[in-house]
Amino acid sequence: MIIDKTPDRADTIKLLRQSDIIPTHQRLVIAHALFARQQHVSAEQLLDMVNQSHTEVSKATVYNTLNLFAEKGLVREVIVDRNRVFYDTRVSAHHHFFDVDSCTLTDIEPRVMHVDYVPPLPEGTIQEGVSIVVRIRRNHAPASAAA
Amino acid sequence: MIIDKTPDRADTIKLLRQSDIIPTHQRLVIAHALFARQQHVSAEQLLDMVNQSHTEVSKATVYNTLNLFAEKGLVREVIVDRNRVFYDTRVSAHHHFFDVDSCTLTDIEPRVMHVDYVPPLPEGTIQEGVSIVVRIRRNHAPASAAA
DNA sequence: GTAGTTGCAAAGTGTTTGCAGGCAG
DNA sequence: CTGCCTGCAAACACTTTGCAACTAC
Repeated sequence: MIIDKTPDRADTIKLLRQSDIIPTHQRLVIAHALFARQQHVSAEQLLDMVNQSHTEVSKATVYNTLNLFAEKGLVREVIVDRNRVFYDTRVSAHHHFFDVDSCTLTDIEPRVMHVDYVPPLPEGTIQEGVSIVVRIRRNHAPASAAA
Repeated sequence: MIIDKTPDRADTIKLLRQSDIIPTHQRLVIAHALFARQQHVSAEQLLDMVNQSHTEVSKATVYNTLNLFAEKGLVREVIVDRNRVFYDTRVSAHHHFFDVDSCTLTDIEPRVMHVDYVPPLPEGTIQEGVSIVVRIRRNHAPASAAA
């Protein structure tokens, strides 16, 4: 049985080392906040999380670190919104609901929805990934015209 | 048999009127360039297309008009790239390849790939749309490390 | 000790907005 | 004529970058 507890500092250091990332203080703080639970966060949300009590990490470092983590495969970029990139701590194949009102992502379990066939790719290209996004919104106004 | 010729000015005026869009000169120029063929363009590309010979439409008007067209259902926004929004002149259900190197979209025909089941939506939400994006890249460096 | 990292603020990019003048109906 | 549209430039939000100081090993 796997206890999904918050990883301690040593776990986080090991995680970063495994990905060839030098574990600096700021990266540990970021990783700790990020991997505490499975989530979808924007850079700015993460910046707020990390600096909740007092400023610990600068904005630039959050951006740089997220890019680094994404490059190393620790998080996955999710591009669904025109205004910001989300980073998904779950890197295995799965898809998303995207609520356009609250601007939040929700996982769709692979058992519930997955891609079982990808059509032949264009000549000379290789696949990087497949993503399905189900765009949803709050059912407030029941049947009004679409403005 | 449908001849898919470039629509003339009268066709375009009719098209806009059908969508409750007042057909101004600039909107006609934009619509003409946009609907001349089926394509995926960014606002900036469209701005260039429209002003190829001489400046005819301002940047703000291109952005405003694209937003208006999207709102009225004449084009569809495709969000796949962190840097720009693409507008797809094909509004019926279909999906895309996205080449991350050239930053270009290619249609996937619905007969080849489509969503035949959407899982139950979160409580109190309704579906806006579903999109599949197959991210691809040029197969240049055969098997190098991911840098 | 050395290379790599951080922080700051400034630059950069795509997009939106406010307002005066212009055009459609 | 009246209201909506256009253009310009400035504002905006998110992200990246340059450089000096600092930290990991």
